[in-house]
Amino acid sequence: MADASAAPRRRTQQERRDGTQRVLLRATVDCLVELGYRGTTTLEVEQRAGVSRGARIHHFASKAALLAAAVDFLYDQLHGTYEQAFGALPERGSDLQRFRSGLRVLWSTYMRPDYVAALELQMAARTDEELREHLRGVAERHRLLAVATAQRHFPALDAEAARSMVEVIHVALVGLLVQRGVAKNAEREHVAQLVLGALDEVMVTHLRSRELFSQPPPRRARARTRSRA
Amino acid sequence: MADASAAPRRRTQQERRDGTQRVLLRATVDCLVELGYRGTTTLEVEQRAGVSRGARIHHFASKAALLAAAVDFLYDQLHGTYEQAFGALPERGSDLQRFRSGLRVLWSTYMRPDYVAALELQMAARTDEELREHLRGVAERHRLLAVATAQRHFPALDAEAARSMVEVIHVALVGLLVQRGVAKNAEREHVAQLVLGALDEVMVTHLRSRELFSQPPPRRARARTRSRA
DNA sequence: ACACGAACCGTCAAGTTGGTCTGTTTATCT
DNA sequence: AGATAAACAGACCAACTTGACGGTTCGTGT
Repeated sequence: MADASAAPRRRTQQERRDGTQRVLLRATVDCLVELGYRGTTTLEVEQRAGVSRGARIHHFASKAALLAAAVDFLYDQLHGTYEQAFGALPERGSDLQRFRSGLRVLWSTYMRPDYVAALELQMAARTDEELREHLRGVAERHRLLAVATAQRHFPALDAEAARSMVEVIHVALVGLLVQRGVAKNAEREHVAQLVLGALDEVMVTHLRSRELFSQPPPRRARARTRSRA
Repeated sequence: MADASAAPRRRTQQERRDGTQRVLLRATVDCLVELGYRGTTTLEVEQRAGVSRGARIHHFASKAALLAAAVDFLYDQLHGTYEQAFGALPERGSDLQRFRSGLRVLWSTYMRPDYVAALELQMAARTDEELREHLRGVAERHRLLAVATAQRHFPALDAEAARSMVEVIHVALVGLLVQRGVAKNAEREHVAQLVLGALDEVMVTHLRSRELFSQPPPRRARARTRSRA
Protein backbone atom coordinates (compact mmCIF):
# COMPACT_ATOMS: atom_id res chain seq x y z
CA MET A 1 0.00 0.00 0.00
CA ALA A 2 2.93 2.29 -0.56
CA ASP A 3 3.19 2.53 -4.31
CA ALA A 4 2.12 5.67 -6.12
CA SER A 5 4.72 5.88 -8.84
CA ALA A 6 3.30 4.90 -12.22
CA ALA A 7 -0.49 4.94 -12.07
CA PRO A 8 -2.12 6.97 -9.30
CA ARG A 9 -4.87 4.41 -8.96
CA ARG A 10 -6.62 3.19 -5.93
CA ARG A 11 -6.59 6.31 -3.89
CA THR A 12 -7.67 6.21 -0.30
CA GLN A 13 -11.19 7.35 0.47
CA GLN A 14 -9.65 10.17 2.46
CA GLU A 15 -7.48 11.11 -0.47
CA ARG A 16 -10.40 11.10 -2.88
CA ARG A 17 -12.44 13.14 -0.43
CA ASP A 18 -9.75 15.73 0.20
CA GLY A 19 -8.94 15.85 -3.47
CA THR A 20 -12.38 16.70 -4.77
CA GLN A 21 -13.05 19.05 -1.91
CA ARG A 22 -9.88 20.96 -2.64
CA VAL A 23 -10.68 21.07 -6.34
CA LEU A 24 -14.15 22.37 -5.60
CA LEU A 25 -12.90 25.02 -3.20
CA ARG A 26 -10.20 26.18 -5.57
CA ALA A 27 -12.76 26.45 -8.35
CA THR A 28 -15.01 28.43 -6.04
CA VAL A 29 -12.26 30.89 -5.27
CA ASP A 30 -11.38 31.19 -8.94
CA CYS A 31 -14.99 31.93 -9.73
CA LEU A 32 -15.16 34.62 -7.09
CA VAL A 33 -12.05 36.25 -8.47
CA GLU A 34 -12.89 36.04 -12.15
CA LEU A 35 -16.66 36.32 -12.16
CA GLY A 36 -17.45 37.93 -8.84
CA TYR A 37 -19.93 36.69 -6.29
CA ARG A 38 -22.77 37.04 -8.76
CA GLY A 39 -21.10 34.83 -11.34
CA THR A 40 -20.21 32.19 -8.81
CA THR A 41 -22.93 29.66 -9.54
CA THR A 42 -22.80 26.08 -8.42
CA LEU A 43 -22.88 24.90 -12.03
CA GLU A 44 -19.91 27.05 -12.94
CA VAL A 45 -17.98 25.80 -9.94
CA GLU A 46 -18.79 22.18 -10.73
CA GLN A 47 -17.75 22.54 -14.34
CA ARG A 48 -14.50 24.28 -13.48
CA ALA A 49 -13.74 21.65 -10.90
CA GLY A 50 -14.61 18.90 -13.35
CA VAL A 51 -16.95 17.41 -10.78
CA SER A 52 -20.52 16.25 -11.16
CA ARG A 53 -23.48 17.81 -9.47
CA GLY A 54 -23.94 14.75 -7.30
CA ALA A 55 -20.36 14.84 -6.17
CA ARG A 56 -20.55 18.46 -5.16
CA ILE A 57 -23.77 17.90 -3.27
CA HIS A 58 -22.18 14.95 -1.54
CA HIS A 59 -19.48 17.17 -0.10
CA PHE A 60 -21.28 20.49 0.17
CA ALA A 61 -24.99 20.03 0.61
CA SER A 62 -25.83 23.57 -0.43
CA LYS A 63 -24.32 26.60 -2.02
CA ALA A 64 -24.15 28.26 1.38
CA ALA A 65 -22.14 25.33 2.73
CA LEU A 66 -19.79 25.59 -0.23
CA LEU A 67 -19.22 29.26 0.33
CA ALA A 68 -18.75 28.82 4.06
CA ALA A 69 -16.14 26.16 3.38
CA ALA A 70 -14.55 28.50 0.87
CA VAL A 71 -14.26 31.12 3.59
CA ASP A 72 -12.39 28.72 5.85
CA PHE A 73 -10.23 27.52 2.99
CA LEU A 74 -9.46 31.07 1.98
CA TYR A 75 -8.46 32.34 5.39
CA ASP A 76 -6.36 29.28 6.09
CA GLN A 77 -4.53 29.97 2.88
CA LEU A 78 -4.22 33.66 3.65
CA HIS A 79 -2.80 32.92 7.03
CA GLY A 80 -0.20 30.71 5.45
CA THR A 81 0.68 33.45 3.01
CA TYR A 82 1.10 35.92 5.84
CA GLU A 83 3.32 33.65 7.84
CA GLN A 84 5.48 33.01 4.83
CA ALA A 85 5.67 36.65 3.80
CA PHE A 86 6.47 37.96 7.24
CA GLY A 87 8.87 35.15 7.88
CA ALA A 88 10.91 36.38 4.95
CA LEU A 89 11.18 39.87 6.37
CA PRO A 90 14.61 41.15 7.35
CA GLU A 91 15.30 40.84 11.06
CA ARG A 92 17.76 43.68 11.00
CA GLY A 93 17.12 47.35 10.75
CA SER A 94 15.20 49.90 12.77
CA ASP A 95 11.56 49.33 13.60
CA LEU A 96 10.85 52.11 11.19
CA GLN A 97 12.57 50.49 8.26
CA ARG A 98 11.08 47.13 9.10
CA PHE A 99 7.62 48.63 9.33
CA ARG A 100 7.97 50.09 5.87
CA SER A 101 9.08 46.87 4.25
CA GLY A 102 6.51 44.92 6.24
CA LEU A 103 3.78 47.16 4.94
CA ARG A 104 4.89 46.54 1.37
CA VAL A 105 4.91 42.83 1.96
CA LEU A 106 1.45 43.01 3.45
CA TRP A 107 0.11 44.93 0.49
CA SER A 108 1.59 42.39 -1.85
CA THR A 109 -0.38 39.68 -0.07
CA TYR A 110 -3.55 41.73 -0.24
CA MET A 111 -3.09 41.92 -3.98
CA ARG A 112 -3.13 38.18 -4.33
CA PRO A 113 -6.25 36.70 -5.90
CA ASP A 114 -7.17 35.11 -2.59
CA TYR A 115 -7.89 38.40 -1.00
CA VAL A 116 -10.00 39.54 -3.90
CA ALA A 117 -12.18 36.50 -3.32
CA ALA A 118 -12.32 37.31 0.38
CA LEU A 119 -13.43 40.83 -0.47
CA GLU A 120 -16.20 39.53 -2.70
CA LEU A 121 -17.41 37.33 0.12
CA GLN A 122 -17.22 40.21 2.53
CA MET A 123 -19.40 42.37 0.33
CA ALA A 124 -21.83 39.52 -0.20
CA ALA A 125 -21.96 38.97 3.55
CA ARG A 126 -23.38 42.43 4.02
CA THR A 127 -26.75 41.21 2.83
CA ASP A 128 -26.46 37.56 3.85
CA GLU A 129 -26.99 36.92 7.52
CA GLU A 130 -25.64 33.39 7.52
CA LEU A 131 -22.50 34.17 5.56
CA ARG A 132 -21.90 37.27 7.63
CA GLU A 133 -22.04 35.38 10.87
CA HIS A 134 -19.64 32.75 9.64
CA LEU A 135 -17.29 35.32 8.17
CA ARG A 136 -17.18 37.26 11.41
CA GLY A 137 -15.85 34.33 13.36
CA VAL A 138 -13.14 33.51 10.88
CA ALA A 139 -12.15 37.13 10.36
CA GLU A 140 -11.97 37.65 14.10
CA ARG A 141 -9.50 34.80 14.51
CA HIS A 142 -7.56 36.11 11.56
CA ARG A 143 -7.35 39.54 13.11
CA LEU A 144 -6.09 38.15 16.37
CA LEU A 145 -3.33 36.42 14.46
CA ALA A 146 -2.53 39.66 12.70
CA VAL A 147 -2.26 41.50 15.99
CA ALA A 148 -0.04 38.77 17.37
CA THR A 149 2.18 38.97 14.33
CA ALA A 150 2.42 42.72 14.68
CA GLN A 151 3.47 42.41 18.30
CA ARG A 152 5.95 39.73 17.47
CA HIS A 153 7.64 41.97 14.95
CA PHE A 154 7.36 45.11 17.04
CA PRO A 155 7.63 44.04 20.67
CA ALA A 156 7.46 47.60 21.91
CA LEU A 157 3.79 47.76 20.90
CA ASP A 158 1.24 47.09 23.57
CA ALA A 159 -1.91 45.16 22.71
CA GLU A 160 -3.98 48.27 22.19
CA ALA A 161 -1.49 49.94 19.88
CA ALA A 162 -1.01 46.78 17.85
CA ARG A 163 -4.74 46.40 17.51
CA SER A 164 -5.12 49.96 16.27
CA MET A 165 -2.29 49.55 13.84
CA VAL A 166 -3.71 46.36 12.39
CA GLU A 167 -7.16 47.86 12.11
CA VAL A 168 -6.10 51.03 10.37
CA ILE A 169 -3.81 49.27 7.95
CA HIS A 170 -6.42 46.67 7.16
CA VAL A 171 -9.08 49.25 6.39
CA ALA A 172 -6.73 51.25 4.19
CA LEU A 173 -5.57 48.24 2.22
CA VAL A 174 -9.12 47.03 1.70
CA GLY A 175 -10.03 50.44 0.34
CA LEU A 176 -7.04 50.23 -1.94
CA LEU A 177 -8.18 46.83 -3.10
CA VAL A 178 -11.64 48.10 -3.98
CA GLN A 179 -10.12 50.95 -5.93
CA ARG A 180 -7.94 48.44 -7.71
CA GLY A 181 -10.99 46.63 -9.00
CA VAL A 182 -12.20 49.49 -11.16
CA ALA A 183 -9.25 51.78 -11.79
CA LYS A 184 -7.03 51.50 -14.80
CA ASN A 185 -3.54 50.13 -14.47
CA ALA A 186 -1.82 53.50 -14.53
CA GLU A 187 -4.07 54.82 -11.78
CA ARG A 188 -3.68 51.78 -9.59
CA GLU A 189 -0.02 52.01 -8.84
CA HIS A 190 -0.07 55.73 -8.33
CA VAL A 191 -2.84 55.63 -5.76
CA ALA A 192 -1.30 52.60 -4.10
CA GLN A 193 1.92 54.51 -3.57
CA LEU A 194 0.04 57.48 -2.19
CA VAL A 195 -1.84 55.36 0.30
CA LEU A 196 1.17 53.32 1.34
CA GLY A 197 3.11 56.54 1.81
CA ALA A 198 0.33 57.91 3.96
CA LEU A 199 0.33 54.78 6.07
CA ASP A 200 4.07 55.10 6.49
CA GLU A 201 3.69 58.61 7.73
CA VAL A 202 0.78 58.14 10.04
CA MET A 203 2.23 55.08 11.63
CA VAL A 204 5.68 56.45 11.96
CA THR A 205 4.67 59.76 13.45
CA HIS A 206 1.91 58.30 15.54
CA LEU A 207 3.89 55.49 16.99
CA ARG A 208 7.15 57.30 17.36
CA SER A 209 5.55 60.18 19.17
CA ARG A 210 4.22 57.76 21.73
CA GLU A 211 7.45 55.87 21.98
CA LEU A 212 5.77 52.69 20.88
CA PHE A 213 8.52 51.95 18.45
CA SER A 214 11.90 51.04 19.75
CA GLN A 215 13.99 53.97 18.76
CA PRO A 216 17.43 53.89 17.30
CA PRO A 217 19.26 57.13 18.14
CA PRO A 218 16.68 59.73 17.05
CA ARG A 219 18.48 62.67 18.60
CA ARG A 220 19.81 61.66 21.95
CA ALA A 221 20.22 57.99 22.57
CA ARG A 222 17.64 57.04 25.11
CA ALA A 223 18.83 53.53 25.85
CA ARG A 224 15.41 52.00 25.49
CA THR A 225 16.37 48.97 23.51
CA ARG A 226 14.36 46.32 25.24
CA SER A 227 14.36 42.90 23.70
CA ARG A 228 11.77 40.30 24.48
CA ALA A 229 11.97 36.76 25.80
CA MET B 1 -51.17 75.82 -17.10
CA ALA B 2 -49.96 77.04 -13.76
CA ASP B 3 -52.18 75.35 -11.25
CA ALA B 4 -50.97 72.46 -9.11
CA SER B 5 -52.64 73.15 -5.80
CA ALA B 6 -55.62 70.89 -5.12
CA ALA B 7 -55.62 67.84 -7.38
CA PRO B 8 -52.34 66.94 -9.07
CA ARG B 9 -54.24 65.68 -12.11
CA ARG B 10 -53.29 65.87 -15.69
CA ARG B 11 -49.57 65.68 -15.33
CA THR B 12 -47.43 66.68 -18.24
CA GLN B 13 -45.83 63.89 -20.23
CA GLN B 14 -42.49 65.16 -19.06
CA GLU B 15 -43.68 65.07 -15.47
CA ARG B 16 -44.97 61.55 -15.80
CA ARG B 17 -41.76 60.49 -17.42
CA ASP B 18 -39.52 62.06 -14.83
CA GLY B 19 -41.74 60.76 -12.06
CA THR B 20 -41.63 57.10 -12.95
CA GLN B 21 -37.97 57.26 -13.81
CA ARG B 22 -37.15 58.75 -10.44
CA VAL B 23 -39.29 56.19 -8.68
CA LEU B 24 -37.55 53.39 -10.54
CA LEU B 25 -34.09 54.74 -9.82
CA ARG B 26 -34.85 55.25 -6.16
CA ALA B 27 -36.14 51.71 -5.94
CA THR B 28 -32.98 50.48 -7.63
CA VAL B 29 -30.81 52.26 -5.11
CA ASP B 30 -32.91 50.93 -2.24
CA CYS B 31 -32.51 47.43 -3.60
CA LEU B 32 -28.76 47.80 -3.85
CA VAL B 33 -28.59 48.99 -0.28
CA GLU B 34 -30.93 46.48 1.28
CA LEU B 35 -30.40 43.41 -0.87
CA GLY B 36 -27.04 44.00 -2.47
CA TYR B 37 -26.24 43.79 -6.14
CA ARG B 38 -27.24 40.17 -6.24
CA GLY B 39 -30.69 40.85 -4.86
CA THR B 40 -31.29 43.73 -7.22
CA THR B 41 -33.50 42.04 -9.79
CA THR B 42 -35.64 43.90 -12.24
CA LEU B 43 -38.76 42.33 -10.76
CA GLU B 44 -37.87 43.50 -7.27
CA VAL B 45 -37.18 46.99 -8.51
CA GLU B 46 -40.44 47.12 -10.43
CA GLN B 47 -42.45 45.92 -7.45
CA ARG B 48 -40.83 48.37 -5.08
CA ALA B 49 -41.36 51.19 -7.51
CA GLY B 50 -44.95 50.12 -8.05
CA VAL B 51 -44.32 50.10 -11.76
CA SER B 52 -45.19 47.46 -14.29
CA ARG B 53 -42.76 45.46 -16.29
CA GLY B 54 -43.75 47.20 -19.48
CA ALA B 55 -43.29 50.64 -17.98
CA ARG B 56 -39.82 49.82 -16.77
CA ILE B 57 -38.85 48.43 -20.15
CA HIS B 58 -40.20 51.55 -21.77
CA HIS B 59 -37.84 53.73 -19.78
CA PHE B 60 -34.90 51.39 -19.30
CA ALA B 61 -34.69 48.86 -22.07
CA SER B 62 -32.47 46.48 -20.13
CA LYS B 63 -31.20 45.83 -16.67
CA ALA B 64 -27.83 47.21 -17.70
CA ALA B 65 -29.46 50.47 -18.79
CA LEU B 66 -31.27 50.69 -15.49
CA LEU B 67 -28.07 50.24 -13.53
CA ALA B 68 -26.19 52.71 -15.68
CA ALA B 69 -28.91 55.27 -15.08
CA ALA B 70 -28.75 54.45 -11.39
CA VAL B 71 -25.05 55.26 -11.43
CA ASP B 72 -25.71 58.70 -12.87
CA PHE B 73 -28.58 59.27 -10.50
CA LEU B 74 -26.49 58.18 -7.56
CA TYR B 75 -23.49 60.37 -8.28
CA ASP B 76 -25.66 63.37 -9.00
CA GLN B 77 -27.25 62.89 -5.66
CA LEU B 78 -23.91 62.36 -3.94
CA HIS B 79 -22.55 65.51 -5.45
CA GLY B 80 -25.53 67.41 -4.11
CA THR B 81 -24.94 65.94 -0.68
CA TYR B 82 -21.30 66.98 -0.76
CA GLU B 83 -22.07 70.50 -1.77
CA GLN B 84 -24.63 70.80 0.97
CA ALA B 85 -22.43 69.24 3.62
CA PHE B 86 -19.36 71.27 2.81
CA GLY B 87 -21.41 74.39 2.42
CA ALA B 88 -22.47 74.00 6.03
CA LEU B 89 -18.89 73.86 7.23
CA PRO B 90 -17.64 76.65 9.50
CA GLU B 91 -15.73 79.31 7.63
CA ARG B 92 -13.74 80.27 10.67
CA GLY B 93 -10.93 78.43 12.35
CA SER B 94 -7.52 77.22 11.30
CA ASP B 95 -7.09 75.03 8.26
CA LEU B 96 -6.31 72.30 10.68
CA GLN B 97 -9.53 72.57 12.60
CA ARG B 98 -11.51 72.93 9.41
CA PHE B 99 -9.84 69.88 7.94
CA ARG B 100 -10.86 67.85 10.94
CA SER B 101 -14.48 68.86 10.86
CA GLY B 102 -14.54 68.55 7.09
CA LEU B 103 -13.32 64.99 7.35
CA ARG B 104 -16.10 64.14 9.78
CA VAL B 105 -18.64 65.66 7.50
CA LEU B 106 -17.25 63.71 4.61
CA TRP B 107 -17.43 60.47 6.53
CA SER B 108 -21.01 61.18 7.46
CA THR B 109 -21.86 61.45 3.78
CA TYR B 110 -20.04 58.22 3.03
CA MET B 111 -22.22 56.53 5.60
CA ARG B 112 -25.38 57.53 3.79
CA PRO B 113 -27.20 54.74 2.01
CA ASP B 114 -26.34 56.28 -1.33
CA TYR B 115 -22.72 55.50 -0.97
CA VAL B 116 -23.39 51.93 0.03
CA ALA B 117 -25.24 51.52 -3.24
CA ALA B 118 -22.32 53.09 -5.08
CA LEU B 119 -19.98 50.64 -3.41
CA GLU B 120 -22.12 47.71 -4.48
CA LEU B 121 -22.02 48.96 -8.04
CA GLN B 122 -18.29 49.46 -7.83
CA MET B 123 -17.74 45.88 -6.75
CA ALA B 124 -20.10 44.62 -9.43
CA ALA B 125 -18.23 46.70 -11.98
CA ARG B 126 -15.08 44.72 -11.30
CA THR B 127 -16.47 41.83 -13.31
CA ASP B 128 -18.75 43.75 -15.65
CA GLU B 129 -16.97 45.48 -18.49
CA GLU B 130 -19.87 47.68 -19.53
CA LEU B 131 -20.73 48.85 -16.04
CA ARG B 132 -17.08 49.43 -15.25
CA GLU B 133 -16.56 51.65 -18.24
CA HIS B 134 -19.60 53.71 -17.43
CA LEU B 135 -18.68 53.96 -13.77
CA ARG B 136 -15.20 55.15 -14.58
CA GLY B 137 -16.41 58.16 -16.45
CA VAL B 138 -18.82 59.22 -13.76
CA ALA B 139 -16.39 58.57 -10.93
CA GLU B 140 -13.70 60.54 -12.75
CA ARG B 141 -15.91 63.59 -12.97
CA HIS B 142 -16.87 63.14 -9.36
CA ARG B 143 -13.26 63.03 -8.32
CA LEU B 144 -12.46 66.21 -10.17
CA LEU B 145 -15.26 67.91 -8.29
CA ALA B 146 -13.87 66.55 -5.04
CA VAL B 147 -10.43 67.93 -5.83
CA ALA B 148 -11.93 71.30 -6.72
CA THR B 149 -13.87 71.33 -3.47
CA ALA B 150 -10.73 70.51 -1.54
CA GLN B 151 -8.87 73.36 -3.17
CA ARG B 152 -11.73 75.74 -2.59
CA HIS B 153 -11.67 75.01 1.11
CA PHE B 154 -7.90 74.89 1.39
CA PRO B 155 -6.55 77.38 -1.12
CA ALA B 156 -2.98 76.75 -0.06
CA LEU B 157 -3.11 73.29 -1.65
CA ASP B 158 -1.77 72.95 -5.14
CA ALA B 159 -3.50 70.63 -7.58
CA GLU B 160 -1.18 67.75 -6.92
CA ALA B 161 -1.50 67.92 -3.14
CA ALA B 162 -5.28 68.22 -3.34
CA ARG B 163 -5.43 65.25 -5.63
CA SER B 164 -3.35 63.16 -3.26
CA MET B 165 -5.42 64.19 -0.31
CA VAL B 166 -8.68 63.32 -2.02
CA GLU B 167 -7.34 60.00 -3.20
CA VAL B 168 -6.02 58.89 0.16
CA ILE B 169 -9.09 59.98 2.06
CA HIS B 170 -11.37 58.33 -0.46
CA VAL B 171 -9.58 55.01 -0.27
CA ALA B 172 -9.56 55.04 3.51
CA LEU B 173 -13.24 55.88 3.78
CA VAL B 174 -14.17 53.20 1.28
CA GLY B 175 -12.24 50.67 3.32
CA LEU B 176 -14.08 51.87 6.36
CA LEU B 177 -17.36 51.45 4.57
CA VAL B 178 -16.58 47.88 3.64
CA GLN B 179 -15.67 47.11 7.23
CA ARG B 180 -18.94 48.68 8.28
CA GLY B 181 -20.86 46.19 6.20
CA VAL B 182 -19.81 43.19 8.25
CA ALA B 183 -18.69 44.43 11.64
CA LYS B 184 -20.95 44.67 14.62
CA ASN B 185 -22.14 48.03 15.83
CA ALA B 186 -19.71 48.27 18.71
CA GLU B 187 -16.79 47.54 16.42
CA ARG B 188 -17.85 49.98 13.76
CA GLU B 189 -17.59 53.17 15.68
CA HIS B 190 -14.35 52.21 17.32
CA VAL B 191 -12.58 51.44 14.07
CA ALA B 192 -14.08 54.49 12.42
CA GLN B 193 -12.57 56.69 15.10
CA LEU B 194 -9.22 55.00 14.71
CA VAL B 195 -9.17 55.53 10.98
CA LEU B 196 -10.42 59.08 11.14
CA GLY B 197 -7.81 59.83 13.75
CA ALA B 198 -5.14 58.35 11.53
CA LEU B 199 -6.30 60.47 8.62
CA ASP B 200 -6.14 63.52 10.83
CA GLU B 201 -2.60 62.75 11.74
CA VAL B 202 -1.29 61.86 8.35
CA MET B 203 -2.85 64.83 6.69
CA VAL B 204 -1.87 67.25 9.36
CA THR B 205 1.73 66.19 9.61
CA HIS B 206 2.09 65.62 5.90
CA LEU B 207 0.59 68.86 4.81
CA ARG B 208 1.93 71.02 7.59
CA SER B 209 5.45 69.82 7.05
CA ARG B 210 5.22 70.97 3.48
CA GLU B 211 3.55 74.23 4.41
CA LEU B 212 0.56 73.32 2.30
CA PHE B 213 -1.79 74.37 5.03
CA SER B 214 -2.01 77.96 6.01
CA GLN B 215 -0.56 77.99 9.48
CA PRO B 216 -2.00 79.77 12.47
CA PRO B 217 0.66 80.38 15.12
CA PRO B 218 2.23 76.91 15.52
CA ARG B 219 5.04 78.05 17.81
CA ARG B 220 6.10 81.45 16.75
CA ALA B 221 3.42 83.53 15.13
CA ARG B 222 4.20 83.60 11.47
CA ALA B 223 1.52 86.04 10.45
CA ARG B 224 0.27 83.91 7.64
CA THR B 225 -3.44 84.14 8.31
CA ARG B 226 -4.70 84.69 4.82
CA SER B 227 -8.44 84.62 4.31
CA ARG B 228 -9.95 84.26 0.91
CA ALA B 229 -12.60 86.18 -1.01
C1' DA C 1 -63.24 66.85 -30.90
C1' DC C 2 -59.90 63.75 -32.61
C1' DA C 3 -55.79 61.55 -34.28
C1' DC C 4 -51.35 60.28 -32.92
C1' DG C 5 -47.78 58.84 -30.17
C1' DA C 6 -45.91 58.29 -25.56
C1' DA C 7 -46.70 55.95 -21.23
C1' DC C 8 -48.21 51.90 -19.23
C1' DC C 9 -50.06 47.03 -18.23
C1' DG C 10 -49.86 41.90 -17.82
C1' DT C 11 -48.70 37.54 -19.78
C1' DC C 12 -45.65 34.39 -22.18
C1' DA C 13 -41.35 32.09 -23.35
C1' DA C 14 -36.48 31.14 -23.05
C1' DG C 15 -32.76 30.54 -20.23
C1' DT C 16 -30.55 30.00 -15.36
C1' DT C 17 -29.97 28.43 -10.89
C1' DG C 18 -29.92 25.25 -7.15
C1' DG C 19 -31.51 20.97 -5.17
C1' DT C 20 -33.55 16.14 -5.20
C1' DC C 21 -33.24 11.56 -6.53
C1' DT C 22 -31.87 7.15 -8.54
C1' DG C 23 -28.26 4.44 -10.09
C1' DT C 24 -23.15 3.27 -10.58
C1' DT C 25 -18.32 2.94 -9.24
C1' DT C 26 -14.73 2.57 -5.81
C1' DA C 27 -12.57 1.73 -1.35
C1' DT C 28 -12.61 -0.84 2.94
C1' DC C 29 -13.61 -4.44 6.19
C1' DT C 30 -14.49 -9.27 7.33
C1' DA D 1 -14.60 -12.97 -2.42
C1' DG D 2 -18.54 -10.64 -0.75
C1' DA D 3 -20.87 -7.15 2.05
C1' DT D 4 -21.16 -2.43 3.08
C1' DA D 5 -20.75 2.33 2.81
C1' DA D 6 -18.65 6.23 0.89
C1' DA D 7 -17.73 8.71 -3.46
C1' DC D 8 -19.52 9.91 -7.71
C1' DA D 9 -22.52 10.54 -12.07
C1' DG D 10 -26.33 12.56 -14.43
C1' DA D 11 -31.27 13.11 -15.38
C1' DC D 12 -34.98 15.70 -13.49
C1' DC D 13 -37.68 19.55 -11.42
C1' DA D 14 -39.32 23.75 -9.21
C1' DA D 15 -38.38 28.49 -8.68
C1' DC D 16 -36.60 32.48 -10.52
C1' DT D 17 -34.91 36.02 -13.87
C1' DT D 18 -35.26 38.68 -17.91
C1' DG D 19 -36.86 40.41 -22.14
C1' DA D 20 -40.55 40.25 -25.80
C1' DC D 21 -44.99 41.35 -27.20
C1' DG D 22 -49.91 42.72 -28.02
C1' DG D 23 -53.19 45.56 -26.03
C1' DT D 24 -54.82 49.73 -23.14
C1' DT D 25 -54.70 54.41 -21.11
C1' DC D 26 -53.35 59.05 -21.19
C1' DG D 27 -51.35 63.58 -22.77
C1' DT D 28 -50.64 66.72 -26.76
C1' DG D 29 -51.02 69.20 -31.12
C1' DT D 30 -54.39 70.52 -34.52
